[in-house]
Amino acid sequence: MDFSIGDLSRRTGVKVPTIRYYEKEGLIEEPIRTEGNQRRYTERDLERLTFIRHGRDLGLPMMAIRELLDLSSHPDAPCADADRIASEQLQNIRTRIAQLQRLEAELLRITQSCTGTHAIADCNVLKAFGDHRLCKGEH
Amino acid sequence: MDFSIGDLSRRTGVKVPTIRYYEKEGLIEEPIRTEGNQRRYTERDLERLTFIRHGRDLGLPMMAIRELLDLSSHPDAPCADADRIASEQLQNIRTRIAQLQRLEAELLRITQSCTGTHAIADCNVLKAFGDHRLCKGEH
DNA sequence: TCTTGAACCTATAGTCGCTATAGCAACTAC
DNA sequence: GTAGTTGCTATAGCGACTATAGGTTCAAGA
Repeated sequence: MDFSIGDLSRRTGVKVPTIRYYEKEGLIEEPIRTEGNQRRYTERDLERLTFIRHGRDLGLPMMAIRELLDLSSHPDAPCADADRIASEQLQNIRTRIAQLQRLEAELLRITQSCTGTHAIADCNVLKAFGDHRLCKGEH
Repeated sequence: MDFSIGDLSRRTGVKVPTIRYYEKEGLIEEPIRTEGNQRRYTERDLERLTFIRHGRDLGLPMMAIRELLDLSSHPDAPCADADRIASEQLQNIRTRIAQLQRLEAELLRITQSCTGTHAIADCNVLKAFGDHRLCKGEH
């Protein structure tokens, strides 16, 4: 019926100390305890933690997850807010991808200018890191 | 000739407390001081900090930058090591991009399933976050 | 030369999202 | 019963900074 923190950890992929950390931060409820003071969780806790885990996997900041959790406890509210949060995060992720792609291009340029056979003193990799003017694009 | 920590900050784009932090961590040398105990930097310091800044912009972990700095102080060594570090980071960045693109696809799917007009209780965004089985791909 | 205000100094604590450690207690399987 | 795994709390540490407090020094204008 109910299960231990280790079971919850295995079933969600969230590490045990992280679960306790989430509890301390108020992201999940304090569960009931056994007579010996050990935590015992229910299916509801499992669902909530899965929700949190999934949001983290998606790269949502904790704050966004908190907002979504708050929303989901008001089932009559319109879902436009939830949509807004997801859309914002989509925009964030696209920005990050674009940024990384610029860096990729530059690192590629840097590595291609180096044969690996000459001495450090003439190494374009090091020169490229030391001198922004050698960059093709801004970053 | 030499310049203050504020000047160095403006010329490199590295914030003042961050410069002091780098000094404490041994990434840059302790500069000379005025009689009044204020730091005064030279062109050499500027170059080194620019190098560090550029590496950070490229997403290099501090450890990789330390290695590159060590390398550049041994000008007779072959540059294969520098090349290796840059190549490793290129690989890291490509992995991160691929990961983010998977997340982008899923967030897109999630937002598109939501019209914003219905109630939270029926919101696909929240359902999608709560249930991994609704995902198309693994992550 | 004096004054004012910006820039500088040190030291410490806080950020985020965990993760690790120490030193115990309880549960489970044999 | 006992051994071994799992659990408990509390605290410290991680990376890479950032913020704050409370004081000192510098540079430019009057």
